[in-house]
Amino acid sequence: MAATIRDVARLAGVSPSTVSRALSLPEMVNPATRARVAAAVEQLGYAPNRAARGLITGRTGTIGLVVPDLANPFFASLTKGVQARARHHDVAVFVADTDEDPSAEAGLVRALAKQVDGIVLCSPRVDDDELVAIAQDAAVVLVNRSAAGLPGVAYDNEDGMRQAVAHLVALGHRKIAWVGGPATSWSTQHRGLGLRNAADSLRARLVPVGNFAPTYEGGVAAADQVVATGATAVVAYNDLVAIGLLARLHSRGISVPADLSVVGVDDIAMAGMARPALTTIRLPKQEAGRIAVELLLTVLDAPDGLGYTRPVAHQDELKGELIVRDSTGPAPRTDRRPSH
Amino acid sequence: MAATIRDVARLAGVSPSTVSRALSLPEMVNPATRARVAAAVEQLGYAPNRAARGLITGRTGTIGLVVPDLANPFFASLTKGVQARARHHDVAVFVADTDEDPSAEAGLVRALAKQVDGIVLCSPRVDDDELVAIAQDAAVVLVNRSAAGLPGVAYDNEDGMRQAVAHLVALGHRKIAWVGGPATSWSTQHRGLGLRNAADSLRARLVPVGNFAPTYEGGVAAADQVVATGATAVVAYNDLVAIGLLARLHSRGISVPADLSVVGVDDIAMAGMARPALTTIRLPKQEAGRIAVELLLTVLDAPDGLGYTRPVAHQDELKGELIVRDSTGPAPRTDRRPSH
DNA sequence: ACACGAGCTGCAACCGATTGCAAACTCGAT
DNA sequence: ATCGAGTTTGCAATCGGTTGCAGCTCGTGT
Repeated sequence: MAATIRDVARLAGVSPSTVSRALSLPEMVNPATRARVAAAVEQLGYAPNRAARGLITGRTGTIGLVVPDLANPFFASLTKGVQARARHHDVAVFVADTDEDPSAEAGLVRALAKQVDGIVLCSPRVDDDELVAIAQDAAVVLVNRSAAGLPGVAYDNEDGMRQAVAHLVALGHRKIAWVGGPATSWSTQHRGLGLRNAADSLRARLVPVGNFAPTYEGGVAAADQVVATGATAVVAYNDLVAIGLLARLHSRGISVPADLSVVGVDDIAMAGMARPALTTIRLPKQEAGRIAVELLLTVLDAPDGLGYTRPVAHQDELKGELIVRDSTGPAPRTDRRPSH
Repeated sequence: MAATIRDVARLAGVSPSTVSRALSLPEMVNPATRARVAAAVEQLGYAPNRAARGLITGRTGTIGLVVPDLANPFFASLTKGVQARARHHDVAVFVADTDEDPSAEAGLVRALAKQVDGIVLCSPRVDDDELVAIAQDAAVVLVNRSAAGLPGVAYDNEDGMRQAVAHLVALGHRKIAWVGGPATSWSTQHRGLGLRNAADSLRARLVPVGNFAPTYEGGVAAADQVVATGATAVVAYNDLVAIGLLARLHSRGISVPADLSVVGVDDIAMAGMARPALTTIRLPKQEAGRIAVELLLTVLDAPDGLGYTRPVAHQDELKGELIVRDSTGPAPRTDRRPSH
């Protein structure tokens, strides 16, 4: 059995209160005593029980992280970032994977909320009202979505899409297809919007081909429709979709980038390993995780403890970065024509 | 603030003890009372504070998971499996990523051990003595390594490697290169051993080309040495390494599988997306996570509470499955020669 | 010699649950 | 009416910490 504060106290010949103070308010206890306590702690390998502390202070030193799918490299990276930053602050992380099941999500988050100080919620499909309710039990920070005046960190999708379109237009592309992710996804909506704006201002034509699963299979499924549009370039919802496109295009004998340029989003590790290596918008994934944790801890340290009452929540925006690899190239000359 | 058991008791007009019993030992309380309590619980949205319960029962309902790198799809899948199974048992999971830093690992695990009932430890580089020490604070289940009589789940590497070699030999390969992972890794050792045995009994020649990082870059680095051996096939430590090999071979103009067959291990999602699609030994990753959790909970439920005193620990073995894709093919005829 | 304040330390209450034990109640039998 | 057995319920102790408050010990100034 692990040593308790009483064991340490006995060994050091002081009261438990003194041990507690020696550890959390060192300047309050006599250096000599402090040393004796430290020795006892060392000898017993004592570490305070966080749970017990949590009962008193109301802070468990634990946060929760909810992601749709850990097997998705994007969320794996994000988790890594959250986890690293949390450890840096000596905070433990509960990880929950909803398995892309929105119905499970609400219940899971509510259950989690009781056990942690705060929650980092990634691209939740829970609706805004539900979110606000949850925010009563625990502080919530949103990733990749902004809503309900809750604090969060999101990517500047508009800017990223503008970079992608600018790159393609510079290569001579005038007709660009867009393979969206799940229709309800915040990212799909904002990326679609960003593409629309960028295309309009850069005099390119945008052809949305619909909504697909944010997976390799989704990309495979979308490929033929992309080809049918006659576009010379395509922007995919994310890298997985883009890689799916690549695979199907290859098996149809359509050459990338000679016949069709492909751009992804995320820059997961796989993007650089694809053939051809994928041009993509790199999103700082671990960075987002780190920032989310900082944001959460800030909210927790705020005087009112939870911060959900405060309407002005901090909202961070992260910019993406265009990574040009081999999947984009000059538009084929045969398809070139005026944009109107 | 969240409702406590006292709030529920007050609302239901009973004592806290009764509420506690109504929730955990329902048959012990009068149905009418039970109903009143249930109503109060419902109305207040009450959920017991796990931490408080943990103080009394000594069981926190929490387990820890330690992995070297979450961004590695292999560990991401494993985490997913652990997480899903744990939730099924209403157990929460702390996830810690050591960032492939063995020195951080020991400390991290010890800290974690105080906060959880048990730990699932993946391919730890901590040494056996350290492990035993840790097992005093919390139950430990090892994944992908067996040691110190601790319970664990591992892959039958020997069998997997035998399948790989048999496949290659059947295709006419007689000289097979082996790109190992980190020398200290348990998997590297066992896979190397399995290959050696399989090669010996199937009359093929095994050429180890050394130890490399278990990453894409490791594969890229190993490729030229593989080529230099003159082998007609190569088995890589894992799929990431295999994909790295594929990339470098491609850029050197070496055709896979016409000139060289490549086999990976793991069957991560990326393996199917590689070009050519990778032949590999599929390891049941989520399954391993699930089994590890079951094992851990079994150990925890054992009469002596921790089980580390019991020398006979359960050890599960999972078999891999050969997945043949496009990266393996008949040995080139020009290189064929007797195996001695 | 005495008062006073500063610096430490310990007592005891408390956080939110669980649980052994005993009290209270119910009901049927004597 | 009394008793005993069985069922339900509450009291109070407990887990491992934290913290307000009071008390103790000194050193110093007068």
